[in-house]
This record gives sequence, structure tokens and C-alpha cells, in this order.
Amino acid sequence: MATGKFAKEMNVLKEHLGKHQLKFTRQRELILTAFLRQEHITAEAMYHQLAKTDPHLGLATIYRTLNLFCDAGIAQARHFGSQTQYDNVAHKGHHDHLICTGCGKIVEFENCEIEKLQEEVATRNGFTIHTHRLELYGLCSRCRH
Amino acid sequence: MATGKFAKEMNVLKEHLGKHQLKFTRQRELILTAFLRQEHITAEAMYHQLAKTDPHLGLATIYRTLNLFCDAGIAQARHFGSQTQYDNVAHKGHHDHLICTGCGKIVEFENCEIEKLQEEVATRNGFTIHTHRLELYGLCSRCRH
DNA sequence: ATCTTTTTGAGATGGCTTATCAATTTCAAT
DNA sequence: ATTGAAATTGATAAGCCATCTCAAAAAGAT
Repeated sequence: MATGKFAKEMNVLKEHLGKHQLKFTRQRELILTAFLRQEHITAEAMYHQLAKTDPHLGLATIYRTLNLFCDAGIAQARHFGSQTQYDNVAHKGHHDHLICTGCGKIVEFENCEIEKLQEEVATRNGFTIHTHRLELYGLCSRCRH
Repeated sequence: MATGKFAKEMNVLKEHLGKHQLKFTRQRELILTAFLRQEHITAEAMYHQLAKTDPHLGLATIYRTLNLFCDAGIAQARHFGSQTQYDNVAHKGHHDHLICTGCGKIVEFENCEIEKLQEEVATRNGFTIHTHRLELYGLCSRCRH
């Protein structure tokens, strides 16, 4: 049982690894720790960020590992523009996104009323929600002009 | 003033062209007519579809034209998997998705109240929404047991 | 410590989209 | 109808993001 700031996610990862005959590596630990500090990030951005302290960490490893986090339910991939954003699910429970299709600006928001209505819809259909994804695409005030 | 089945969109396109010093071409008319017959399509799929009757229509032209339709507000680009889907805005039947993470079952639903709240959130942040995506992930009644 | 299995890093490869550019087409002004 | 400037097209090259390949390294069970 891991302890520390990101103990919960670290254990989720370890459990996932155990179930799938995968191994706990220095890189996976490293990338998870870095990932959890962000709300969302691209593989490329994380590559450059980690290169400062670990110059030999490969880009392919970042991609592989972020996709692994998606499988484990820690991250969620989202296509924006030409790139893939990996969202931190831990932050996501109460944060949805307003995304400007002009400049790519992302505004986070939370709205309990919407969440309540989502629960109602789910219940009405016999579902139990674990996570959700709500993205509103449009133009911010600057790009509209 | 164009007449015919897709007169409305044809005029929207012509108006957009006029405003931006762009020209009305055989290809643009052809692609618009084909596009409006679909709910959503990829550039590649449209390329193959049109190749049957117009073998010399270039793929680049399809991409350019579909992006033009997005600018004109006739189409909406949406990234799905590794490809871009171009949605026909005229096909309004917008639905959101309940997705079972156990069996993959997908239930479509529509909820005006949620959409209204989305508008409010957007307005409060200075955004104008063009489209949105709402997916609820969880377990359906069967998979919960 | 040994051995099997998984992972890694670096670069090659692949798939989707956009850029390039000469030839062609559009369309407003003769 | 003809002309001529400006925009568009088609074919292909180029770009970019993400995945694949594979030999070397690391993990973890025995």
C-alpha cells in the first residue's frame, strides 16, 4: 500500500498492473506523479516537461503510459485540434470544459445542477454513473470578433 | 436565390462566399449536395463516394470544402478516433450518450434542461456554443450485478 | 543469482490533414 | 462575348501526431 500525496491513484495503477500481468516501473511511477500534478496535458508537453529532469525518457513511453492510465481509469483521452489531451480524471469529477474552437482556450467550470440532471437521466435508464465527460465547444469572446 | 431541395444551405454558402470574396464552383456545389444527404461523414468517405461519379475530384478539395462549410456554419468538425467527422448541422436530432463500461452498451438521450444550463454556463463565461459533447460512463443495470 | 516476461528508448513507419504550385476556372469589367 | 485579375483545383509533397518495431534493459518470480 503506497502512501503519500498521490497514494490513491498509485494504488489504482498497481492494482491495474497486477490484474494484467504488467510491471511497476520507474518510468510509470515517474509519469504518474507528473501527470497527477496537472489537470490535463498532451504527451508532447509532458515529454518536454520531463526531459528537464529525465532526458532519456522516450516519447513513445509517454504515449504508452498515458494510454495505460486511460485503461486504468486514471486518465481520459480527449481529441482537440490535431492533438490528444490526457485529462486527469481525479480533477474531472467536478470540472467540465468550455473549449474555444478558435484559439484552443479551455475554461473549466462546475455546475451541480447539470450533474444532478445527469444523475436523473442515468437513474431513469438504470445506469450508475462513474465518470462523465462534458465539453462545450464554441468561440470565446475574443475569437468571436 | 437558389431553389430546390437544399436551397437554404446553398444560399447560406453563397452568402458566405460573397462575404469573403470566394467563388461559387462546380465542385463546391457538388460537394455540398452530397454532404447534405448525410448526417455525418469523413472526408475520405466522401472522396470515395464521389469518385464513382467524379473520378477527378481531389481529396484535398474535399478537405478544403468541408472546412469551408464549417466556416460557413453548415458543417461541424468533430474528432472521433483518429479521423475527423464532419457533421451536418441541419440534422438537428442532437443526442447525448450513456455508455456502459461493462458491456459497451450505448443509450442515447436528450435533455433540454441540461442544454439550457449549458447555455447559461457558456454565456456567463463569454462563450457562444456551437456544439457540445456529453457522455456519461457507468454500469447498466445488468452489468452492475 | 537465475530466468522468463515485460518494458524501454530510438528511430522507423503509418495515417490523416494541410501546404505547394502550375494549370484551370470564375466573374466582374469591359 | 472577351478580357484579365483573382481564386480554385488536382496531384502530390510535406507535416504532424501517434503507434509500431526490435534489440537491450529492467522487473519480479523462483
